[in-house]
Amino acid sequence: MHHSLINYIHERSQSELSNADIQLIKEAFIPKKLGKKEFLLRTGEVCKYIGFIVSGATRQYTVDDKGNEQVMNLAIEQWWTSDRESFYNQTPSIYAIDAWEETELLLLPFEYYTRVNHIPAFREMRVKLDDNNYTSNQRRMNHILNLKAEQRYEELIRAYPEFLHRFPQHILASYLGITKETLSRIRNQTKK
Amino acid sequence: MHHSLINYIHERSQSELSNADIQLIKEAFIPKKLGKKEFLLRTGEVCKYIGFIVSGATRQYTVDDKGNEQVMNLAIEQWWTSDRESFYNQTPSIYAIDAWEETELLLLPFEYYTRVNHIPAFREMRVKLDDNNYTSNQRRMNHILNLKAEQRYEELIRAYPEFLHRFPQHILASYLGITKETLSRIRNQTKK
DNA sequence: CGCGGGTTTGATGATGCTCAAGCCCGGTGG
DNA sequence: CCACCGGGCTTGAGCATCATCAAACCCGCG
Repeated sequence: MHHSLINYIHERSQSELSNADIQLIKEAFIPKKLGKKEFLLRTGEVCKYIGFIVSGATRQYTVDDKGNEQVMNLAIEQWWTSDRESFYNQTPSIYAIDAWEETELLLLPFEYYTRVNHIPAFREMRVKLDDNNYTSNQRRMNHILNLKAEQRYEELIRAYPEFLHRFPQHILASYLGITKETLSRIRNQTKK
Repeated sequence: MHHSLINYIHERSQSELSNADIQLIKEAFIPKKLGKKEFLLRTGEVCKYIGFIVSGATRQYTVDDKGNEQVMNLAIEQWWTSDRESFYNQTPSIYAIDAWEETELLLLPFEYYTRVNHIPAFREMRVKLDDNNYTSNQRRMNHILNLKAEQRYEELIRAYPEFLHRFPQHILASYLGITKETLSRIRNQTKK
């Protein structure tokens, strides 16, 4: 399993991973399997890990007073999942993260984070990742503010076509900030 | 003017600034004044600087086909302003940034970015900043997806009360993703 | 076969947008 | 000192978009 992560880092950085680096990675990242709907993080808990998804799919969401789930992020293999705010500050999270499919993860515990971050290749990779993350969040915000439901759905198809066969419609709808009914109508509209 | 920035860095990092660091900062950051409505960045241009606001206020926004301005970010003294995506990738920006008040800036050009980033105190400060930025963006997205116009306005008051006397209502409305009319009605509602 | 999760369809209603008009107020020039 | 102008704010009427609620449908699976 660690092989997948080592490859991932390799492809995304200039620096090489030394043998010691690889050893550290193997030691730091704990393999973990989650079944469908099993939690990586529950609302109110402190986020103890950054998770790298080897296979499977996860969702991060909030639950409001009426019990409605609002999806904030979706992730599939070769993505990372965690609540950054809760992890870095070690404060309780307002989000829950669970597995939507059977999922294999590599978990980096908080205690190891600093040490792993000293690996040059890892840090390079992280910086790039943060950057992409930032700009895609900015984009998403722009879309939520400016675009109508239908255009947002088109953007989703363009940006993350894989999601369409990985998540059911009501999850995608929530991610887009619309209801499942509205998404259903949009899809039948555009078909014609 | 550089003094303000040096102080700012000092307050937000463990590491001390050496004399050489301070020299580099003074060399790298170009002082610049903008009058009301003068541009720091125009849509379609490549973002050449990261700007630190010494005094004044700026806004970052897009303009849609109908000429409507959609405010993405607001910033006042002791904040940073730039289009991160455009800056790091040196690609054309979809945003414009202009001064809302008379504004004094310190501009860090792209060519200096790497060198300045080698200053430990500066990098520490940046990492923290990125973090805060990330989490506040996440929050904002959450609010846009989950809260009604009125609650979003209350959140704005809570999080950035200074904005209320620094920007006119129609700018704040746009930042919240609502129209000025709606914001006006909300304000008169809650008064009673 | 029947159950359960997911999707669709329809009717109704709330929220917030659009367009249009009027108001308020500080600043400028006669 | 007043008249006027312009930017910003308010108010109202009508409308678009999307949410809500309820019911039916679809289909894979035990």
